[in-house]
Amino acid sequence: MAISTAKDLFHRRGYDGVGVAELSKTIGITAPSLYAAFGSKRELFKRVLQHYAQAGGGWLPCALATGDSLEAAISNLFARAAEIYTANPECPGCLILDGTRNCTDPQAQALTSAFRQTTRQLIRDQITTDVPDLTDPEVDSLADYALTILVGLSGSARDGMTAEALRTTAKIAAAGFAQRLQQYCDQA
Amino acid sequence: MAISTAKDLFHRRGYDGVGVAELSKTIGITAPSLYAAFGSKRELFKRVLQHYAQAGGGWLPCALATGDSLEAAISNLFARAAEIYTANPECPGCLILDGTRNCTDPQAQALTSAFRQTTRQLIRDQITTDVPDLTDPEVDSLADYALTILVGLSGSARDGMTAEALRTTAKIAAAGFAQRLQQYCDQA
DNA sequence: TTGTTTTTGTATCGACTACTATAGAAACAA
DNA sequence: TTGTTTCTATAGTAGTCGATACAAAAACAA
Repeated sequence: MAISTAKDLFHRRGYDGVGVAELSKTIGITAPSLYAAFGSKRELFKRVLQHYAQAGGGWLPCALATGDSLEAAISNLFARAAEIYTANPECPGCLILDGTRNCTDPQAQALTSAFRQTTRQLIRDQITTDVPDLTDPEVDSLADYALTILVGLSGSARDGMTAEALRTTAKIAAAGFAQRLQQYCDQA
Repeated sequence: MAISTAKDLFHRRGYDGVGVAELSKTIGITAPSLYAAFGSKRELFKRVLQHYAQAGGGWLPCALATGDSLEAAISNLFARAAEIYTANPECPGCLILDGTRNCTDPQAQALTSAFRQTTRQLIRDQITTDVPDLTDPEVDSLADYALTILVGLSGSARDGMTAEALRTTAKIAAAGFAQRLQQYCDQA
Protein backbone atom coordinates (compact mmCIF):
# COMPACT_ATOMS: atom_id res chain seq x y z
CA MET A 1 0.00 0.00 0.00
CA ALA A 2 1.40 3.32 -1.10
CA ILE A 3 -0.19 5.36 1.69
CA SER A 4 1.08 2.99 4.35
CA THR A 5 4.59 3.07 2.93
CA ALA A 6 4.56 6.84 2.81
CA LYS A 7 3.22 6.92 6.36
CA ASP A 8 6.22 4.96 7.61
CA LEU A 9 8.64 7.34 5.95
CA PHE A 10 6.90 10.50 7.15
CA HIS A 11 6.56 9.02 10.63
CA ARG A 12 10.22 8.16 10.78
CA ARG A 13 11.79 11.37 9.62
CA GLY A 14 9.06 13.99 9.46
CA TYR A 15 7.55 15.86 6.53
CA ASP A 16 10.66 17.75 5.53
CA GLY A 17 12.96 14.85 6.22
CA VAL A 18 11.69 12.72 3.37
CA GLY A 19 11.78 13.78 -0.29
CA VAL A 20 9.61 12.78 -3.20
CA ALA A 21 12.51 10.86 -4.72
CA GLU A 22 12.69 8.57 -1.71
CA LEU A 23 8.91 8.42 -1.45
CA SER A 24 8.40 7.35 -5.04
CA LYS A 25 11.32 4.93 -4.93
CA THR A 26 10.12 3.23 -1.74
CA ILE A 27 6.53 3.07 -2.96
CA GLY A 28 7.76 1.60 -6.22
CA ILE A 29 6.53 4.20 -8.69
CA THR A 30 8.18 7.07 -10.50
CA ALA A 31 7.89 10.68 -9.47
CA PRO A 32 5.46 11.65 -12.26
CA SER A 33 3.21 8.75 -11.30
CA LEU A 34 3.24 9.95 -7.73
CA TYR A 35 2.19 13.41 -8.82
CA ALA A 36 -0.49 11.98 -11.11
CA ALA A 37 -1.88 9.92 -8.25
CA PHE A 38 -1.70 12.42 -5.40
CA GLY A 39 -1.12 15.84 -6.93
CA SER A 40 1.70 16.91 -4.68
CA LYS A 41 3.81 15.89 -1.73
CA ARG A 42 1.46 17.85 0.52
CA GLU A 43 -1.62 16.07 -0.79
CA LEU A 44 0.04 12.72 -0.25
CA PHE A 45 0.88 13.78 3.30
CA LYS A 46 -2.73 14.81 3.79
CA ARG A 47 -3.92 11.40 2.66
CA VAL A 48 -1.38 9.79 4.97
CA LEU A 49 -2.65 11.82 7.93
CA GLN A 50 -6.26 10.91 7.17
CA HIS A 51 -5.34 7.25 6.93
CA TYR A 52 -3.28 7.48 10.12
CA ALA A 53 -6.06 9.18 12.05
CA GLN A 54 -8.69 6.74 10.81
CA ALA A 55 -6.81 3.44 10.98
CA GLY A 56 -4.07 3.89 13.55
CA GLY A 57 -5.60 6.85 15.36
CA GLY A 58 -8.78 5.03 16.18
CA TRP A 59 -7.17 3.91 19.41
CA LEU A 60 -7.67 7.36 20.90
CA PRO A 61 -11.50 7.47 21.08
CA CYS A 62 -11.38 3.76 21.84
CA ALA A 63 -9.07 4.25 24.81
CA LEU A 64 -11.18 7.16 26.03
CA ALA A 65 -14.43 5.21 25.84
CA THR A 66 -13.09 2.14 27.58
CA GLY A 67 -12.87 3.29 31.19
CA ASP A 68 -15.81 3.37 33.56
CA SER A 69 -14.77 6.81 34.79
CA LEU A 70 -13.00 9.85 33.41
CA GLU A 71 -9.93 9.07 35.51
CA ALA A 72 -9.84 5.57 34.06
CA ALA A 73 -10.38 6.87 30.54
CA ILE A 74 -7.45 9.30 30.78
CA SER A 75 -5.29 6.69 32.48
CA ASN A 76 -6.12 4.36 29.62
CA LEU A 77 -5.34 7.10 27.12
CA PHE A 78 -1.86 7.78 28.52
CA ALA A 79 -1.08 4.08 28.96
CA ARG A 80 -2.10 3.26 25.40
CA ALA A 81 -0.11 6.22 24.09
CA ALA A 82 3.00 4.96 25.90
CA GLU A 83 2.54 1.56 24.24
CA ILE A 84 1.71 2.76 20.76
CA TYR A 85 4.41 5.43 20.67
CA THR A 86 7.02 2.75 21.31
CA ALA A 87 5.36 -0.18 19.53
CA ASN A 88 7.40 0.27 16.36
CA PRO A 89 10.96 1.41 17.13
CA GLU A 90 11.28 2.57 13.53
CA CYS A 91 8.33 4.92 13.92
CA PRO A 92 8.38 6.24 17.49
CA GLY A 93 5.97 8.84 18.79
CA CYS A 94 2.96 10.28 17.01
CA LEU A 95 2.91 11.35 13.38
CA ILE A 96 0.29 14.03 14.04
CA LEU A 97 2.03 15.50 17.08
CA ASP A 98 5.59 15.41 15.74
CA GLY A 99 5.35 14.93 11.98
CA THR A 100 5.74 18.60 11.12
CA ARG A 101 7.99 19.85 13.90
CA ASN A 102 10.45 22.40 12.48
CA CYS A 103 8.67 22.00 9.15
CA THR A 104 9.33 24.73 6.60
CA ASP A 105 5.98 24.30 4.85
CA PRO A 106 3.24 26.22 6.71
CA GLN A 107 0.49 24.36 4.86
CA ALA A 108 1.82 21.00 5.99
CA GLN A 109 1.98 22.33 9.52
CA ALA A 110 -1.63 23.46 9.24
CA LEU A 111 -2.65 19.92 8.32
CA THR A 112 -1.23 18.35 11.48
CA SER A 113 -2.47 21.31 13.52
CA ALA A 114 -6.03 20.55 12.45
CA PHE A 115 -5.72 16.91 13.46
CA ARG A 116 -4.18 17.96 16.77
CA GLN A 117 -7.13 20.21 17.44
CA THR A 118 -9.45 17.31 16.66
CA THR A 119 -7.59 15.24 19.22
CA ARG A 120 -7.96 17.97 21.80
CA GLN A 121 -11.67 18.21 21.04
CA LEU A 122 -12.12 14.46 21.49
CA ILE A 123 -10.52 14.68 24.94
CA ARG A 124 -12.57 17.76 25.76
CA ASP A 125 -15.82 16.06 24.78
CA GLN A 126 -14.99 13.03 26.89
CA ILE A 127 -14.37 15.28 29.90
CA THR A 128 -17.59 17.23 29.51
CA THR A 129 -19.73 14.12 29.01
CA ASP A 130 -18.20 12.26 31.93
CA VAL A 131 -18.15 15.20 34.34
CA PRO A 132 -20.74 17.75 33.12
CA ASP A 133 -20.45 19.95 36.22
CA LEU A 134 -17.02 21.31 35.34
CA THR A 135 -16.69 24.90 34.18
CA ASP A 136 -15.31 25.66 30.73
CA PRO A 137 -11.93 26.88 32.01
CA GLU A 138 -11.60 23.74 34.08
CA VAL A 139 -12.35 21.54 31.09
CA ASP A 140 -9.86 23.51 29.00
CA SER A 141 -7.17 23.12 31.65
CA LEU A 142 -7.65 19.37 31.82
CA ALA A 143 -7.72 19.04 28.03
CA ASP A 144 -4.59 21.16 27.61
CA TYR A 145 -2.87 19.11 30.27
CA ALA A 146 -3.79 15.82 28.62
CA LEU A 147 -2.68 17.03 25.20
CA THR A 148 0.62 18.29 26.60
CA ILE A 149 1.19 14.90 28.23
CA LEU A 150 0.65 13.22 24.86
CA VAL A 151 3.10 15.66 23.26
CA GLY A 152 5.61 14.84 25.98
CA LEU A 153 5.16 11.09 25.59
CA SER A 154 5.53 11.34 21.81
CA GLY A 155 8.59 13.57 22.04
CA SER A 156 10.30 11.41 24.65
CA ALA A 157 9.57 8.31 22.59
CA ARG A 158 11.27 10.02 19.65
CA ASP A 159 14.19 10.87 21.91
CA GLY A 160 14.68 7.19 22.57
CA MET A 161 13.04 6.82 25.96
CA THR A 162 12.22 3.19 26.70
CA ALA A 163 8.70 1.81 26.74
CA GLU A 164 9.05 1.02 30.43
CA ALA A 165 10.04 4.57 31.32
CA LEU A 166 7.19 5.90 29.22
CA ARG A 167 4.72 3.58 30.94
CA THR A 168 5.69 4.84 34.39
CA THR A 169 5.58 8.43 33.20
CA ALA A 170 2.08 7.81 31.87
CA LYS A 171 0.96 6.47 35.25
CA ILE A 172 2.31 9.49 37.13
CA ALA A 173 0.68 11.83 34.63
CA ALA A 174 -2.66 9.99 34.93
CA ALA A 175 -2.52 10.32 38.71
CA GLY A 176 -1.89 14.03 38.34
CA PHE A 177 -4.95 14.33 36.14
CA ALA A 178 -7.11 12.44 38.63
CA GLN A 179 -5.85 14.60 41.45
CA ARG A 180 -6.70 17.85 39.69
CA LEU A 181 -10.09 16.51 38.61
CA GLN A 182 -10.85 15.65 42.23
CA GLN A 183 -9.93 19.20 43.22
CA TYR A 184 -12.36 20.62 40.71
CA CYS A 185 -15.12 18.28 41.88
CA ASP A 186 -14.48 18.99 45.56
CA GLN A 187 -14.63 22.74 45.25
CA ALA A 188 -17.89 22.56 43.32
CA MET B 1 26.22 39.24 18.69
CA ALA B 2 26.49 36.60 16.03
CA ILE B 3 25.82 33.63 18.33
CA SER B 4 22.73 35.25 19.75
CA THR B 5 21.38 36.05 16.30
CA ALA B 6 22.01 32.51 15.15
CA LYS B 7 20.35 31.21 18.31
CA ASP B 8 17.15 33.07 17.48
CA LEU B 9 17.04 31.61 13.99
CA PHE B 10 17.75 28.05 15.10
CA HIS B 11 15.28 28.39 17.95
CA ARG B 12 12.57 29.63 15.62
CA ARG B 13 12.79 27.11 12.83
CA GLY B 14 15.10 24.33 13.97
CA TYR B 15 18.48 23.22 12.69
CA ASP B 16 17.36 22.09 9.24
CA GLY B 17 14.93 24.96 8.85
CA VAL B 18 17.56 27.67 8.60
CA GLY B 19 20.29 27.75 5.97
CA VAL B 20 23.73 29.26 6.02
CA ALA B 21 22.63 31.91 3.52
CA GLU B 22 20.01 33.22 5.93
CA LEU B 23 22.35 32.81 8.88
CA SER B 24 25.14 34.82 7.33
CA LYS B 25 22.77 37.44 5.98
CA THR B 26 21.02 37.95 9.33
CA ILE B 27 24.30 38.02 11.24
CA GLY B 28 25.65 40.53 8.75
CA ILE B 29 28.60 38.66 7.35
CA THR B 30 29.17 36.68 4.19
CA ALA B 31 29.13 32.92 3.99
CA PRO B 32 32.93 32.54 3.73
CA SER B 33 33.37 34.70 6.81
CA LEU B 34 30.93 32.50 8.67
CA TYR B 35 32.91 29.43 7.73
CA ALA B 36 36.18 31.13 8.67
CA ALA B 37 34.76 32.06 12.05
CA PHE B 38 32.92 28.86 12.97
CA GLY B 39 34.10 26.13 10.59
CA SER B 40 30.69 24.81 9.64
CA LYS B 41 27.00 25.15 10.25
CA ARG B 42 27.21 22.34 12.78
CA GLU B 43 30.01 24.01 14.72
CA LEU B 44 28.04 27.23 14.82
CA PHE B 45 25.05 25.29 16.11
CA LYS B 46 27.27 23.72 18.75
CA ARG B 47 28.44 27.14 19.89
CA VAL B 48 24.83 28.31 19.96
CA LEU B 49 23.82 25.35 22.13
CA GLN B 50 26.69 25.99 24.54
CA HIS B 51 25.75 29.64 24.79
CA TYR B 52 22.09 28.75 25.20
CA ALA B 53 22.80 26.22 27.95
CA GLN B 54 25.14 28.57 29.77
CA ALA B 55 23.32 31.89 29.47
CA GLY B 56 19.67 31.05 28.95
CA GLY B 57 19.80 27.54 30.37
CA GLY B 58 21.11 28.66 33.72
CA TRP B 59 17.53 28.98 34.87
CA LEU B 60 17.23 25.21 35.17
CA PRO B 61 19.70 24.56 38.01
CA CYS B 62 18.60 27.87 39.47
CA ALA B 63 14.95 26.84 39.52
CA LEU B 64 15.85 23.47 40.97
CA ALA B 65 17.95 24.97 43.77
CA THR B 66 15.37 27.55 44.77
CA GLY B 67 12.76 25.46 46.56
CA ASP B 68 13.04 24.32 50.13
CA SER B 69 11.88 20.84 49.16
CA LEU B 70 12.07 18.57 46.14
CA GLU B 71 8.38 19.09 45.45
CA ALA B 72 8.92 22.85 45.48
CA ALA B 73 12.00 22.55 43.29
CA ILE B 74 10.16 20.56 40.62
CA SER B 75 7.14 22.81 40.88
CA ASN B 76 9.48 25.73 40.34
CA LEU B 77 11.11 23.97 37.43
CA PHE B 78 7.83 23.36 35.60
CA ALA B 79 6.52 26.84 36.35
CA ARG B 80 9.68 28.52 35.10
CA ALA B 81 9.65 26.35 32.01
CA ALA B 82 6.09 27.41 31.24
CA GLU B 83 7.17 31.05 31.50
CA ILE B 84 10.40 30.81 29.58
CA TYR B 85 8.99 28.64 26.82
CA THR B 86 6.40 31.33 26.08
CA ALA B 87 8.43 34.41 27.00
CA ASN B 88 9.42 35.17 23.43
CA PRO B 89 6.61 34.32 21.00
CA GLU B 90 9.15 34.29 18.19
CA CYS B 91 11.17 31.57 19.91
CA PRO B 92 8.71 29.28 21.71
CA GLY B 93 9.74 26.15 23.52
CA CYS B 94 13.24 24.90 24.19
CA LEU B 95 16.05 24.93 21.64
CA ILE B 96 17.69 21.87 23.17
CA LEU B 97 14.50 19.81 23.39
CA ASP B 98 13.05 20.74 20.00
CA GLY B 99 15.89 22.24 17.96
CA THR B 100 16.73 19.06 16.08
CA ARG B 101 13.35 17.34 15.83
CA ASN B 102 13.03 15.65 12.44
CA CYS B 103 16.59 16.77 11.76
CA THR B 104 18.38 15.01 8.90
CA ASP B 105 21.86 15.52 10.35
CA PRO B 106 22.62 12.81 12.95
CA GLN B 107 25.58 14.76 14.33
CA ALA B 108 23.41 17.78 15.02
CA GLN B 109 20.91 15.50 16.75
CA ALA B 110 23.71 14.07 18.86
CA LEU B 111 24.58 17.56 20.04
CA THR B 112 21.13 18.31 21.43
CA SER B 113 20.88 14.76 22.76
CA ALA B 114 23.97 15.33 24.89
CA PHE B 115 22.53 18.52 26.36
CA ARG B 116 19.24 16.77 27.00
CA GLN B 117 21.03 14.06 28.93
CA THR B 118 22.79 16.74 30.94
CA THR B 119 19.40 18.21 31.78
CA ARG B 120 18.15 14.83 32.90
CA GLN B 121 21.22 14.34 35.04
CA LEU B 122 20.70 17.72 36.71
CA ILE B 123 17.17 16.73 37.64
CA ARG B 124 18.34 13.30 38.78
CA ASP B 125 21.04 14.77 41.00
CA GLN B 126 18.57 17.15 42.59
CA ILE B 127 16.24 14.25 43.37
CA THR B 128 18.95 12.10 44.93
CA THR B 129 20.37 14.92 47.05
CA ASP B 130 16.96 16.04 48.31
CA VAL B 131 15.57 12.56 48.94
CA PRO B 132 18.51 10.16 49.31
CA ASP B 133 16.37 7.23 50.41
CA LEU B 134 14.85 6.62 46.99
CA THR B 135 15.93 3.60 45.01
CA ASP B 136 17.60 4.04 41.64
CA PRO B 137 14.55 2.93 39.61
CA GLU B 138 12.41 5.37 41.58
CA VAL B 139 14.80 8.22 40.87
CA ASP B 140 14.90 7.27 37.21
CA SER B 141 11.12 7.22 37.02
CA LEU B 142 10.83 10.66 38.54
CA ALA B 143 13.58 12.07 36.31
CA ASP B 144 12.04 10.57 33.17
CA TYR B 145 8.69 11.98 34.17
CA ALA B 146 10.09 15.45 34.75
CA LEU B 147 11.98 15.42 31.46
CA THR B 148 8.90 14.24 29.58
CA ILE B 149 6.89 17.07 31.15
CA LEU B 150 9.49 19.57 29.92
CA VAL B 151 9.30 18.01 26.45
CA GLY B 152 5.53 18.33 26.55
CA LEU B 153 5.63 21.94 27.71
CA SER B 154 8.15 22.84 25.02
CA GLY B 155 6.22 21.06 22.29
CA SER B 156 2.89 22.56 23.30
CA ALA B 157 4.48 26.01 23.44
CA ARG B 158 5.70 25.46 19.89
CA ASP B 159 2.19 24.37 18.93
CA GLY B 160 0.91 27.75 20.05
CA MET B 161 -0.51 26.90 23.46
CA THR B 162 -0.96 30.05 25.55
CA ALA B 163 1.22 30.88 28.53
CA GLU B 164 -1.80 30.63 30.81
CA ALA B 165 -2.66 27.12 29.63
CA LEU B 166 0.96 26.10 30.00
CA ARG B 167 1.08 27.48 33.54
CA THR B 168 -1.92 25.44 34.62
CA THR B 169 -0.52 22.35 32.94
CA ALA B 170 2.74 22.87 34.82
CA LYS B 171 0.87 23.03 38.12
CA ILE B 172 -1.03 19.81 37.48
CA ALA B 173 2.18 18.09 36.42
CA ALA B 174 3.99 19.31 39.55
CA ALA B 175 1.19 17.95 41.74
CA GLY B 176 1.53 14.61 39.97
CA PHE B 177 5.23 14.56 40.73
CA ALA B 178 4.65 15.37 44.39
CA GLN B 179 2.01 12.67 44.64
CA ARG B 180 4.28 9.97 43.23
CA LEU B 181 7.18 11.13 45.37
CA GLN B 182 4.96 10.81 48.44
CA GLN B 183 4.07 7.27 47.38
CA TYR B 184 7.73 6.34 47.16
CA CYS B 185 8.44 7.87 50.57
CA ASP B 186 5.43 6.22 52.21
CA GLN B 187 6.23 2.74 51.06
CA ALA B 188 9.82 3.03 52.25
C1' DT C 1 -5.75 -3.87 -37.21
C1' DT C 2 -6.43 0.80 -36.33
C1' DG C 3 -7.26 4.91 -33.56
C1' DT C 4 -7.54 6.86 -29.16
C1' DT C 5 -6.68 7.26 -24.48
C1' DT C 6 -4.12 6.44 -20.40
C1' DT C 7 -0.04 5.36 -18.11
C1' DT C 8 4.72 5.39 -17.68
C1' DG C 9 9.81 6.65 -17.97
C1' DT C 10 13.53 9.77 -19.11
C1' DA C 11 15.41 13.80 -18.55
C1' DT C 12 15.10 18.05 -16.81
C1' DC C 13 13.34 22.53 -14.75
C1' DG C 14 14.64 26.49 -11.54
C1' DA C 15 15.55 27.13 -6.81
C1' DC C 16 17.65 25.75 -2.98
C1' DT C 17 21.39 23.16 0.10
C1' DA C 18 26.17 23.33 2.63
C1' DC C 19 30.47 24.75 1.28
C1' DT C 20 34.74 26.87 -1.03
C1' DA C 21 38.28 28.61 -4.59
C1' DT C 22 39.94 32.71 -6.07
C1' DA C 23 40.48 37.43 -6.47
C1' DG C 24 40.27 41.93 -4.43
C1' DA C 25 40.35 45.34 -0.53
C1' DA C 26 41.82 46.79 3.86
C1' DA C 27 45.08 46.83 7.71
C1' DC C 28 49.50 46.65 9.48
C1' DA C 29 54.83 46.79 9.80
C1' DA C 30 59.08 48.60 8.12
C1' DT D 1 55.80 54.09 0.01
C1' DT D 2 56.38 49.45 -0.04
C1' DG D 3 55.61 44.39 1.29
C1' DT D 4 53.04 41.29 3.80
C1' DT D 5 49.16 39.63 5.99
C1' DT D 6 44.39 39.35 7.09
C1' DC D 7 39.85 39.85 5.90
C1' DT D 8 36.07 39.93 2.71
C1' DA D 9 33.23 39.56 -1.51
C1' DT D 10 32.02 37.49 -5.84
C1' DA D 11 31.23 33.61 -7.98
C1' DG D 12 30.69 28.91 -8.37
C1' DT D 13 31.26 23.75 -6.70
C1' DA D 14 28.32 19.38 -6.65
C1' DG D 15 24.14 17.86 -4.88
C1' DT D 16 19.11 17.83 -3.54
C1' DC D 17 14.58 19.98 -3.33
C1' DG D 18 9.57 19.70 -5.29
C1' DA D 19 7.49 19.48 -9.55
C1' DT D 20 7.05 18.67 -15.06
C1' DA D 21 7.53 18.60 -20.26
C1' DC D 22 7.74 15.34 -23.47
C1' DA D 23 7.97 11.08 -25.57
C1' DA D 24 7.50 6.10 -25.62
C1' DA D 25 4.76 2.25 -24.35
C1' DA D 26 0.71 -0.03 -22.83
C1' DA D 27 -4.32 -0.60 -22.58
C1' DC D 28 -8.66 -0.37 -24.57
C1' DA D 29 -12.60 0.55 -28.06
C1' DA D 30 -14.20 0.01 -32.66
